[in-house]
Amino acid sequence: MAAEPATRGRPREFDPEEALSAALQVFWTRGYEGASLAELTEAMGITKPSLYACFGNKEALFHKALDLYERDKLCYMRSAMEEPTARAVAERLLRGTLNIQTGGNDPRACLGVISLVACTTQADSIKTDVLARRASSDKALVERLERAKAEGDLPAGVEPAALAAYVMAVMQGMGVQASGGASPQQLEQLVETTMAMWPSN
Amino acid sequence: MAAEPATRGRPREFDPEEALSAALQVFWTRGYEGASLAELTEAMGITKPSLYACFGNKEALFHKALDLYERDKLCYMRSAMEEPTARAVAERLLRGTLNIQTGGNDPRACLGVISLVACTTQADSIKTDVLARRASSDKALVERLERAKAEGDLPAGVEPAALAAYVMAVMQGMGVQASGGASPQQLEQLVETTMAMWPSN
DNA sequence: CAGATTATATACCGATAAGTATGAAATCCG
DNA sequence: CGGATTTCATACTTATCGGTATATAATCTG
Repeated sequence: MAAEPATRGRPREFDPEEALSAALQVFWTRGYEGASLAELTEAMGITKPSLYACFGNKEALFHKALDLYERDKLCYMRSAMEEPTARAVAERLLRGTLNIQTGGNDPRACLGVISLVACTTQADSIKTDVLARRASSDKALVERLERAKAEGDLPAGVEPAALAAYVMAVMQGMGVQASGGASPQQLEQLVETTMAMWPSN
Repeated sequence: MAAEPATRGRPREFDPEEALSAALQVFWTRGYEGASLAELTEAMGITKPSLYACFGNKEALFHKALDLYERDKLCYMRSAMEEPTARAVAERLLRGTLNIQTGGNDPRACLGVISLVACTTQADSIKTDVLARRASSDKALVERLERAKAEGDLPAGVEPAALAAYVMAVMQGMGVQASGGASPQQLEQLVETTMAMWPSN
């Protein structure tokens, strides 16, 4: 991960990538503040000093877990932009959200949503990081919808920025309902209802 | 609050209603687990023994704060059902959500959403309570939309339960975006976009 | 006023939080 | 083999968590 190959000294006995992946699972189910170091180290299979030596501290570990999350779970957001029509982009986004929320054991909201809503005490750096990443995907979607509008792919009255915020809101609402125990079928129905609402020209 | 007038003994020096209202504000900004007793007692202007004598414990205090929240902030949900058309019901719901989220100092999600997404560690009773209240409002909305459908107020292909989940999702998504620092104008735009999508027969 | 009763304030409890000091174990270079 | 270096395991520190014991102050009843 962040460390050099480290040719000298006692070799590390764990794989940082695997450990980070385990940490991500914990953060995803517990949130940043809800995840204790005891739980993290237990899941990662390492001790606290190893965690601090390899990842810095809890906060740095979370940022690295966010990186991994974005890389592994949110890649569908980038690829969705390549769909030929705005409608197809929206559907890929919604179905991608559905997939990551129902993929694991129990449905849960996007890690970003959890972190944003749940982190209240301090954790200012967490919130800032999540917001910056969110702004980036939001920008990508707005630009994609602007292109769609230029291509005549959206009705005249529809504002790309507003439509982007709307699609994101439905995705976030899906996450909340997943957290509340909604079944995959219910979430699927939510996708279909949203697509049925999609503006047609 | 929960205690009788208590004609004997030293009189209470604070107003339980006011104290509960202050506690609600803390829970609403910090979430259940994020709100510490130190912060709660500070905001309520009472000491810990007074809190425990009057409200039971932190968990009982939260349930009472939820009662107050539902009574004071979520009353718009009940009254929205009385609107004459399904479209008007949805708009009242969305605008009611907008109001409570932009009413205070800084925008924030619904307390129920915060509690549901944020409470992870134990707090099983919290989650159960929130889910039960949510199921109740969901049921009311589904029934209202079923009535709308019977009255020919909804297009043929639209399922009341699915439409209800969809409206709730947008409301919840609004809360997430409010937590993320969205401006009242952006949230207003979200309401308008959603209404522009509303199915017309 | 005396006693019963209730609320107050202060100080405390065990548990757990994040983070670290310390010494032993495992590797590399010479 | 003998430092130098890095990781590991255990035990620790300080702070805060939710919750409470205790003693004092304020009221009502008699």
